[in-house]
Amino acid sequence: MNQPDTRQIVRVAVPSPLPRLFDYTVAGEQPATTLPGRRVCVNFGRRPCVGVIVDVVEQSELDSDKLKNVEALLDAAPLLDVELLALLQWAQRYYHANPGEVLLGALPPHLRDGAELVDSSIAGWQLTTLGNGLTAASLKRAAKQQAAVAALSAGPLTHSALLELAGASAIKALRDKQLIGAVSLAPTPTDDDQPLLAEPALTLNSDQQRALDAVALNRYSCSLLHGVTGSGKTEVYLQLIERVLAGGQQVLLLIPEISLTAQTEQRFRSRFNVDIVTLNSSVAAVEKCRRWQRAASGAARIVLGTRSAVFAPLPELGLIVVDEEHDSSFKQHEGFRYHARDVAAVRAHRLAIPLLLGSATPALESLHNANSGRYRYLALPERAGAALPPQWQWVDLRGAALNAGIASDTEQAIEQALRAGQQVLVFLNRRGFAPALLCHSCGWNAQCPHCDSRLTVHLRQRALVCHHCDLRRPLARRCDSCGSDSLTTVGEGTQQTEEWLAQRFPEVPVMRIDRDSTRRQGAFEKLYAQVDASDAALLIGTQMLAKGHHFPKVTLAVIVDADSGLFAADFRAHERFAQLMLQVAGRSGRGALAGRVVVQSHQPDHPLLEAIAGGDYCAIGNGLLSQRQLGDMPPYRHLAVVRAEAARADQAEALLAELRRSCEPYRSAQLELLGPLPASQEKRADRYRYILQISAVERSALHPLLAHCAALAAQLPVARHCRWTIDVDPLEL
DNA sequence: AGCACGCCGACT
DNA sequence: GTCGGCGTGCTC
Repeated sequence: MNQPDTRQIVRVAVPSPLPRLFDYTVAGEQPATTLPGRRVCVNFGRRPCVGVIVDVVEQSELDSDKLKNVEALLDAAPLLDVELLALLQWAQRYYHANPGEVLLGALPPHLRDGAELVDSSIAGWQLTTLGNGLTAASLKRAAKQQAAVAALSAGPLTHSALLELAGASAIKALRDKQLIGAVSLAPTPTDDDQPLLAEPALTLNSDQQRALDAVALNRYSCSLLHGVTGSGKTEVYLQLIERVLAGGQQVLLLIPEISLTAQTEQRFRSRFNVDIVTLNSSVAAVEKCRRWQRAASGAARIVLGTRSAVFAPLPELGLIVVDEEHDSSFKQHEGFRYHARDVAAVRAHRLAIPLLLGSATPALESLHNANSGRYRYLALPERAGAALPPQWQWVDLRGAALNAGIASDTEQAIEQALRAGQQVLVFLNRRGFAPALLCHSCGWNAQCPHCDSRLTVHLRQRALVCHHCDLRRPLARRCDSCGSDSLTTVGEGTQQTEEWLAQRFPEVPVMRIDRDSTRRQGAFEKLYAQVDASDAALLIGTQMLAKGHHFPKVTLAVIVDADSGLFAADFRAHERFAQLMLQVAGRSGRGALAGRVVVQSHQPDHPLLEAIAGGDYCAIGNGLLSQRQLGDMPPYRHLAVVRAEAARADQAEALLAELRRSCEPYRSAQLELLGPLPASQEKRADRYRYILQISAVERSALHPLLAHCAALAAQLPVARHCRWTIDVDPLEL
């Protein structure tokens, strides 16, 4: 018992959904500071797995004879540095996620599976002693080989360089004669002599300059850069990044999950002579690993990525920029439900570096933080070049005759724009041909058997599709219920509007841009090129069309169905709608031509529409904020939701009811409980979903309660039949 | 989540 | 007689 134990105890995150770390011992004397962040092979239960050491402790809560030994230490040095480990642990606690999922999730899949680090060295060739001793007279009859030897006499070359110089057969011949030998070369170090800028920076206007100068380097600050589309936010990013790079630090740029990161990437690549790495999911495993390692080694100076890049290893990080900070794709919607913007704020704070949030339509949370002084508010009010605000036109749908959802006033506006050789965007947030199939005789409509939703008619594929699960079935010709053949579609989706517009305007190209038409890799790029090459054109699409890409020839945007945004039940619906509308408005207008936006609604005098037409996002945002305050909603109260789903509704509900019962003593005006309530779509993919909502005035009151819920749910017998998660700061209920 | 143990129903 | 269904319990 009292024998001195030279084995060290490490706390390891393992790939399991259990909400704790597991203690193992490490044989041999390892300097304690080199252990956290290294991967280990351990036997966990009855299976071997890869884990990450999080901590070294003196004493375990378990008896030391219960502890297993680590089977192998996988890395010579930590893969996750102290700063990143601390950030991940903070996030794991804040979002009440499991250590295994969070810590291992920070590694590229390849490394998570226990693979060796990818060798970043480059294959090359050098002269052997034999090759060095060659006289000039030799190899006379082999010009290629001679040239290769001459080049190599100055030093080793990469394989690709030598291949270009001498060709494959010469390399093979020289190797066979043992005149040259393979070496691995370190990656070419960034050329210090190269200027930082590959092209000159643009001249800033006074607002841009003021914004740029407001961000101090090497200390924490959070600035909200509020600039309308075309006001030159990106140029401010670029010049701020330039300052940070010049100071020898790395930069992290987070962008939403849009299919087109290429455009942004290109702009950065053509500006800077530095190694820029993009981290996105559509990259092969080994390449992902290589890029991650380049960020970690400091070779990459700029890292560009979607939300998961907020956990990229960056030893010399000096600035984080979050572009389109209001975008909901920064929040992960399953498993470890973090918000990358909020994590970025914590990371910047911990590192004492600046964070820059940019948007034309900031999130209400961010606007609130700017109002309260927590964030510095930086405005770029002017549109660079012509400063013409968009013109809004309301089309009253009450009693109007519609073709594929388009009223005749709207049709005229479209025709006018097309005649003038301009392009038109038509937004309709529903994919497919029609959102419902109805029997005219008996009233039956096609429902998804697995979800609480109607099946969408996809006419071209002759299919009924559920947009919530993967159900696809052939399009029925007869009613399931009465056998009548008088089936009719109700409402319209992008396919239908596209078809009608194509028929109505046969002389112009009509293109549909939604998840269905851009599913294939490269499809968006192809469509974009077609649009760019055309003059007059019609683009029909879902909100995909509003995000990411700019179509410079568009002068008119049409919102086919504003009502779905105005009447949605979600407490963020109006915020989202206003953001979408202003983004759309920003997409229309070109050069000196003012953009026009036609909005179809049954409530054309809705106060929100009026506010949007005013064009002052701050005014709209502050109006919506006061509604949030009245409704005791974020950011005035802090929300968390416990979600449960099960094969039987009563099981999911029972779990949440038990949790609520045990939370009841904590209830007060400061801390309210609501539920269990069925989730907004109760049944989805044959599972019944319920929520328990907890709201608190002080965020700090939320966390002990959530920890309590997690601990209790892990023990309750009903929970065995349920899948449950905690969602901190949920975006939707 | 995995994985094993364990205790009951239809098959060669 | 066994193969295998999934309920239950455990993972340092």
